[in-house]
Order: sequence, then structure tokens, then C-alpha cells
Amino acid sequence: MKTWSKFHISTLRDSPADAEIASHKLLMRAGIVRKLGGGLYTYMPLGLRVMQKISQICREELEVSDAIELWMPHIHPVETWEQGPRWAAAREIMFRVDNAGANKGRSREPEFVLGPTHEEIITPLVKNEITSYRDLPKNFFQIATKFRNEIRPRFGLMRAREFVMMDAYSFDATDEGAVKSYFAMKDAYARFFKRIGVTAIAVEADTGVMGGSFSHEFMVPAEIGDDDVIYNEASGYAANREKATSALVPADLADAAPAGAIEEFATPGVITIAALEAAPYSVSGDRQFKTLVYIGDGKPFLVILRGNDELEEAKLGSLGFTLTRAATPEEIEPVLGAKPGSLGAVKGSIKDPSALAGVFADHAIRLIGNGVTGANKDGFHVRNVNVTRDLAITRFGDFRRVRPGEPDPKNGQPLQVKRGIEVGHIFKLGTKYSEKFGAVYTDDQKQSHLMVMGCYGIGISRTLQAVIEQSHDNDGIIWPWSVAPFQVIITLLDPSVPEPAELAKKLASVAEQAGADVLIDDREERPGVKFKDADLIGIPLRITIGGKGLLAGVIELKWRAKKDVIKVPVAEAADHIAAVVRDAFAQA
RNA sequence: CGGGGUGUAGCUUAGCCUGGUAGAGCGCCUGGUUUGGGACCAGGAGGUCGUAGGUUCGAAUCCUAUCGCCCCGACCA
Repeated sequence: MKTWSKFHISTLRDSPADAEIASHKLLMRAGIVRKLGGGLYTYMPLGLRVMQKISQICREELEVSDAIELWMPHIHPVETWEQGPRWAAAREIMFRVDNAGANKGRSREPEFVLGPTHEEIITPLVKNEITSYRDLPKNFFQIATKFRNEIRPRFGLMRAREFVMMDAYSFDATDEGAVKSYFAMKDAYARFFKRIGVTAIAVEADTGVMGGSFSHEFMVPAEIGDDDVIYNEASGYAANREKATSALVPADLADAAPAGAIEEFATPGVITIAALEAAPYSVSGDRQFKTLVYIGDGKPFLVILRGNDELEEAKLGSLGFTLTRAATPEEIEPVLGAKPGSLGAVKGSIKDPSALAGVFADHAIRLIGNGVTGANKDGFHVRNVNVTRDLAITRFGDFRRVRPGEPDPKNGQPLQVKRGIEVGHIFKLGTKYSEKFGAVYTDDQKQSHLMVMGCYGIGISRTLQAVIEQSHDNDGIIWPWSVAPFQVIITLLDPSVPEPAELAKKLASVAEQAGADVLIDDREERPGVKFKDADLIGIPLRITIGGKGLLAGVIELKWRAKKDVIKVPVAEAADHIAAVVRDAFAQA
């Protein structure tokens, strides 16, 4: 048991000016964290207790799924990362560490980086540790600090430069095994979020720079989230917007009958979809082909979309390039023969087709019959363009951004969108890292095979804030029982009077024996201050001792999340509290 | 890194436009009156007005540079 006067909790009446969202304000006001700099926070004693509880629940649920805890260094030799498959993409977010006194006057290059994640560390480790199929599968995890030089830290712990993350890495002999490991983790995540009292939905996600074959994100629905979740309640479909698809294009769609031969027409000054929609051309956006030029690992390629569709850049990841970016006008003209605004992919119209790494078309362009596209000649477009007959397409794919209202790929009902906070992510990696680092094992036929990997993350500190974002009211935080820094606060109204103080201690130890963490507010403050503070820091159960209640021979129990006050005669208080606490644990 | 904003006491801020003694509320300290939802009275401590230059008799205020922080975008747990 802790007493407020000996513990350290400092609450603020006003929110700091740099906090904008509810959970960030409450983090500061309730004294959960204090800021050092952008994205850098001290976890105050109260906040640390929450972190430890979240971590412990995470640990327990992972262990149920047979994951094994270890601890890896957070200073990584740069060479380790250079050997890995994503140095080029990942170096941007890594803090570099100078090798202090060593090599003075020689290399100015940093020799270490602060660990943003640990695939590059664990894979070589496991390569040395495990050589036999008998030792597989294995799943290692740690709960530790991560360092990422986020370009823009924001919203307190939501995107910090130093943060606490659970990261796990599974190694399997076979692909089927890896899938099993993946879903074991998905289940562990679901149990974890349920236990900490957070609604987190698993949504299909893009694999991003991590690579790998499939992936789910765990999202906490919240207005302030960074991601759009596309979903349909009825079918259960849920995907990050970066990944979401819709049933816009029927699989059995037949090509429209060409209305005639392609013909060029002059469109002086027309370089936008909108301009072509206007008179005198009046070609609606869904009858235009939009031709975008990107650079994939140094080579240009084309993406063809419907005029009124938007490219979802993340979907270009499926093309297999390590780095992609939009091409500049200077890069475009020599290849296509025209400036942006007059581009197209009609066979024969591309100036230098051999320079292209491919022409990738979104499925939705198949909805266009006798459309219009650029002539690859400034100031000209062509009409009567038909997909199969006229366009030189390397392959079709899903590249467009889904819009709310489009048909669900599962049941055809309209899709909806909502914002979410990404609190966890799981990836089935495959052999991307094991190949690079030579992580192989020997099977029972003495044959060598690459281990099949998965990797998994939960943003522990971000989850802490997501809990607040999801569970608060105008008076403050409402901690779920399982992660509350203290489950019970005993508000002692007359701390200097011996009898009530003794009663508080007695009831505190009763609650503790039932398993609760108890805080006694023994400050010489007016009752109003104590009630306000108890609400602000969000302790689930408040027991008030003293004042008019005690005069009437009762103590009072009040749940933070409820309105009513339960009066209990002093004589029955101990038994009642023990029962209530046990009940709360049973329900948590 | 692009766009926008902002920096005055631990927190919230007024003053800046139109240069002339740096002010208030909360919090903190002392004393008193209070005591069931952030009390009241009296007294007190706390500021090189982000930093560095410049203009000026005189700069929180005007100018320049720089740094920090916040918001929107690209990226992420």
C-alpha cells in the first residue's frame, strides 16, 4: 500500500498548451508522464506502474503462446544493419551513435545505431543458436525501449522518438509452421487487448518496408488515429486503407465492344483530368485513363488508373521494388515523349518502351470502354481507347485507393471507414531475413532449409495512451481494472484523526490481500480536491472514509465509471471490500 | 523535409499592432478562517520576456538570424 503523501503524484489543473488531444492532456494533467523534448518522455511513478502492468499482461499472454522472453542490445553495430535487406530504407529513421574516443581522426561515419527494431539482431543470433529442425519452432520476444527518429513526433506517447515496444520474432521449419506461429500470435494479441480492456480490431494491413507476405494491424478505433480502417460490420471485413480492396470490378466483366478505331484529337492546354471533364471535351473521369510515372529502384514504370481514382502508393509495394518514388517531369519526357498531362500507354505511342520496368494497370480500368487517354504528344489526347485492344499492359493489379461506399469484397455491402490508432502489428515475414543472414537448419533428411520467420510488435507505451483515449470522461482517466496504477484509492477525509486513519489502513490491507494495489490519500486537503484528483488519475474504485459518512457509521464505495455511491456499514466494510475486489478481478 | 503557427514564472496566459516601471489566475511558502466535488482573507517567493545580433536615448514590443515546441502532409508500434 502507498500513501499519497509519501508517493509522488502531481496533478495539473490546466493542460499544457502543447497538448491537443484528450489522452495527451490527461497524460500530462494526471502526472503520468512529463516531457523532456519532442517525443521524449519521463514515465512518472504513476505512469510506470501502468506500463509495468500492461507489460506484464503482454508477457503472460505471449508465454501462453509459447513465446520466450530475452533481452537484446539497443546499440547496434552499423555493419549488422548494412548486411540486412533494408538498410537503405531504414537508415533514415535511425539515430546514429558516434564511437566516442575510438578511431579519433579516422572515420567520421557513425559506427553504431540505436535499435529501432531487432530483425537484424535476432536473425544472426538464431542462425548461430539453432541449426536443427528439432529446435524449431521458436518464438523470442522482448519488451524494451525502441529508438526511432520520427520526422514528426506527435500527440505525446502516440508517436515518440523513444518508446517501449514488445517485439517478437518467430522461426519455423516450414511455411505451414510459420502460419501457425502467426495465428498463435494473433490469438495472443487478441487475449492481451481484451485483458487490458482495450477494443482493438485486427485489420488486414500492408507489409511496408518490413516485407513479407501477409500482415494484420491491431487498431484501436479513435478519431485522432493516423490510419483509416475500411470495414464492414456485417461481413467482418476490415483492412487498413493502404491495403483495402473492394468488389468494384466483377471478376467476369467482359470488355466493352470497341466503337471504332483510336483517333487523336487536339487538347491544347489540357493537362488535368478535370479539364478534360469540362466542355468542350466533356469526358467524365471514369472514362479517362490516368497514366502515372514512378521510379522503382532507378527504373521508370507506369501505373494506369481510372481518371477519378486515386493511387494508393502503399500498394506499389506489391511490385517488388525496394524503393519507389514519383518520377520527375525531367525523367518522364525522354521515356514517354510528352510532359505530364498528355501521357498514355497506348501501344506504339510510348517513345522509349524499352526504358520501362513495366506498365501496371489497376483492375478498375477494365470498367472503361472506349475511353480517353494522353497521346504522349503534348496537347493531344486519343479517344476510343480500349484496354485489351489498345494498351500495352505488363500486368493488372490492385493499385487504387478504396472509397467508402464501394462494395465489400466479401458480401457486396457498402464499405465504411473509420479512424484508428495502430497499437500492434504482426507480419508473416517468410525467408527475407533468414536468406540474407543465412539462417538455415538441417532437417531429418540432412537437408538444409531456410527458416521461415514472422515478426510481431505491440507499442506498449502507445497502447497506454490508447487506453486513456478510449477510456476517459470530462473528469479524467478511467483506468480499466487490469492496468490501473492502483485499483483502489482510499480517500481519507480526516487524515489527522486516529480512528478513521486506522480504519483506512485496515481496509487497505484487506483490499491488498484480495489482490488490489491500494493508494491512501492521506493529504491534508479539502474533500473536493481529493475527489477531483482521484477522478483525474482514474483509480477504478474509491473508498471514502470520514466526514458525514463515518458519523452515520458507514464508509462509501464509488466506482470511477459509475455514478452511484454504495454505503456500507463500518462493521461490514472489510468483508464487503474483499468481496468486491475479488469480484473485480474475476471480471477483469 | 514542405506548409502553417507559437515561444512571457512550475501550469494557463495579458501586454506586442501603436517602443517608455512585466501584470493576472492556478500552483508553491507563511499565518488565520474554513472543510462532502479543485474554499476565502492577509502576506510572500518565483521572470536575464527562447537565444544571438541589430535599430533606438530607451526593446517583451520593431528588424535579422537562429533554436525549441505545436499543428497539417509523407513515415511508423
